[in-house]
Amino acid sequence: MRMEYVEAVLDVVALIPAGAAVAYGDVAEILGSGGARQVGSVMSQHGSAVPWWRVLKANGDAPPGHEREALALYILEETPLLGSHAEYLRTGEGRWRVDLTAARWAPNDGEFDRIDAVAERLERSVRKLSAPDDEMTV
DNA sequence: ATTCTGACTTGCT
DNA sequence: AAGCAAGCCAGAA
Repeated sequence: MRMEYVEAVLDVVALIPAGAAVAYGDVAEILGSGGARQVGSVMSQHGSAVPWWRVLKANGDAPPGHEREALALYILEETPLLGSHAEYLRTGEGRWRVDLTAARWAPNDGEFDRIDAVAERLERSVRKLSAPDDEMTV
């Protein structure tokens, strides 16, 4: 994974406000580069310093392997939840997920500008590295 | 070039 | 609601 991509992903995630959340695929779409799996890979390897719990699966399931910790944070941030999260916290039983329909981050103007800046920076760094030897030529 | 592996998604039982 | 199959994108072997 290119460093610029990793940084772009982390920069975007850092912008997500408490109580809100987005899917892996949303981040990829915002950046206009890569896919959900790439974003997941970045979060897996470099996500510890940013609000990683605010990036999750498209159906609202928390990041695999961190359900417990993520749930505590969702409750703390009052992120909209569905299912038996209270029971899950007590007994470890029960299924739950983030109500992504209600929680999905809707960037305001200021946030949008910063997202845009990150996406543009990434886009430029990608172009810069593609000029010389181009495959597919011939 | 081919194959395998993922903090992924979507569509279909 | 829960599994499964396929599609998807990139890096690694």
